[in-house]
Amino acid sequence: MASMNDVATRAGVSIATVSRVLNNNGNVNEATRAKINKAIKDLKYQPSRVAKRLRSKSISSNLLGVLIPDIENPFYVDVLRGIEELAYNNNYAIIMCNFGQDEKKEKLYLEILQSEAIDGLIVAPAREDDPLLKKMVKDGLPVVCVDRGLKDSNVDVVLVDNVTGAFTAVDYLIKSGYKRIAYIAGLVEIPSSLLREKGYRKALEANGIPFEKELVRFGDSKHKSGVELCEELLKLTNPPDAIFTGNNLITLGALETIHKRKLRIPEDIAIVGFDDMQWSSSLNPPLTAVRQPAIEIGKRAVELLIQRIQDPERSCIQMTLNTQLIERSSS
Amino acid sequence: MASMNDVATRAGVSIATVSRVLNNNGNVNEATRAKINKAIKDLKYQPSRVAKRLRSKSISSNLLGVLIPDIENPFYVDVLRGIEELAYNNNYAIIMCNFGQDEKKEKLYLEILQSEAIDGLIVAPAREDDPLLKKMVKDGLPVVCVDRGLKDSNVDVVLVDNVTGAFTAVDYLIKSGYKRIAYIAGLVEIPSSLLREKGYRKALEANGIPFEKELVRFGDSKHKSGVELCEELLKLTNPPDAIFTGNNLITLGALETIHKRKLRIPEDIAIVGFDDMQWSSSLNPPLTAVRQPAIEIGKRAVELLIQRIQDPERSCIQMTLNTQLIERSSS
DNA sequence: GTGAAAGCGCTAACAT
DNA sequence: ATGTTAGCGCTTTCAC
Repeated sequence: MASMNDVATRAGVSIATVSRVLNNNGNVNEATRAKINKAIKDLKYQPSRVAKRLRSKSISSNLLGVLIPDIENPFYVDVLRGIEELAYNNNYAIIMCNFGQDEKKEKLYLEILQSEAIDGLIVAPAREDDPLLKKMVKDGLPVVCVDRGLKDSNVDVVLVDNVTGAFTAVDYLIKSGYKRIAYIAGLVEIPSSLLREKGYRKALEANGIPFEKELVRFGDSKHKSGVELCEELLKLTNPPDAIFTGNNLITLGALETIHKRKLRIPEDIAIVGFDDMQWSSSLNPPLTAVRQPAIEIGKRAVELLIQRIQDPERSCIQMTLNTQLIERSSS
Repeated sequence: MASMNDVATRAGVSIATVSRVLNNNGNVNEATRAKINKAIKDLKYQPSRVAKRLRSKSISSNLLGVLIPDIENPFYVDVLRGIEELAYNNNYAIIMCNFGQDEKKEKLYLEILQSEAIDGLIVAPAREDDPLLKKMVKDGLPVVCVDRGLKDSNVDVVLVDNVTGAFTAVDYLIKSGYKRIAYIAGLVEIPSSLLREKGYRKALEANGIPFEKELVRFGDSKHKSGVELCEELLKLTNPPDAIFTGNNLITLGALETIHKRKLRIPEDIAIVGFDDMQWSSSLNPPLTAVRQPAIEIGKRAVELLIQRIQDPERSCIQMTLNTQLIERSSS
């Protein structure tokens, strides 16, 4: 790989001048500029982002970190798509890390990201009070949280109105005539699991239905826990007539169990899922779902992050997007 | 962020000694080692990967690049999961780029990756004769191709037996009694589209069924082209009685069209898709599919890449994994 | 066993 | 308009 020095030598100038034409600052003679540009072409020179990054924290290295909990979950994939698209448009590359809901892994990735000297970070933190992350924020790293917040910290947050989203889903089930509605939740530690439970409870209450503990099950936010917890619910002496599932993967798992038991949806058991997917209409049956604007979340996050990089002093924003109930035939 | 210098100062030694204890090479007195370790703890020192990377090409920077065509496609997401898992186990971080089948974007990302001084690259190239990529390989960057190869180049390749996979699917359809079988393919430029067509043709031939041009449609490998090309096929005066779809997204798109037209599967039209998904059994109807071992592909790629990083001279390997036909009820 | 110093590729202040 | 140089944080050779 040719270096700036090589270019300078070939063009018969100093590296400073090369740097000037590269970054387009400072005056430089048209003739020398041409010479240098030719040398760059000839040598197929490409500036080293690494050296640039090392040199000055002050200048943008055009590298963003993204740290997400679970790439298996199509919701996060969509968020990622949004992030990737807008980052690309703004000339940022992305270093993507997936911690699979594993806190140890998250910590390692945070350290790596830090030591890669990224310009900013988009993260869905494992815990709302992650100490390492909080420290990084305090140390001045621009951070935007998605899907989950970070307590007592100076970060922008992009999320969705989980309470209302869950409320709408459960209320819709009740209005459709279902009486015993279960909720299969994700990890207890994740705020959205709790917020969705809150919405669930509110809907019951608003319709005068008593809350029953046995109808709410917390799992680990993955496919398998959807399978198993649904199994548990259906085995109840007094099983539910409808299920509200806490995320994409759980929905798919629950569906699997229901199909295995040859139950009809929605006649035997209705289901409404949190998170819509592009192919939810091709599921059996087409799934009624609470749609989060995942791509939009990703884009907004990048937007806020770039703003913060450019102006670290600007006060923080909490952006709450709305969910939308997509009515199909599973309920 | 504390630097090595800070640590050295605090421990009252030179940076060389700090470097020695950090990298565990060269002798160093137990007492000084202790002092240094304490200083590291006190300052929460973290080495800069950037500086390390800049300093020496010779040493591993523990950074791998991954360049994939389409993160919307669950197949690539699974490959990515495999990559991520094994990379993590081997202490590598990943810089992930998604070029969305856009060659311009691919080129930009290749340049970025290069200038980030990655240790190695896993890529599913847009074209088999990508000149920039070929140059990077020639310049000594360790590269492993997945899903697609790179012509005349010294790279390891991990892929799947596309011909046999397609053959099995189409042969299965024929054996099940279908006579007019269509193939909705992905982009013509992508080798796997062609190889799967080859398998499709071979199966027709083996069963004495004439090839009909109007039954094969090439699209852009995305959901939307699945929707549209399926529409075209169903509108034919003599429409197919079965469809073989060239990838995940196409399958989902085709399914959407079939459902929109209220056709029964498989009575009115059967479908077998290339690529299985975790939730294919929850589709309507459960999808018969050609399963690629996507996670395995990712893992193998990392394995080969790390080997190549450690021994650039080792001769190249082309690893072909088998597909598996998962019989469900869409055919 | 430890330190001094060169250098990786670049930017930016200072000279000329 | 252009060149010289210090320095970003680290590794590594060569002294001591």
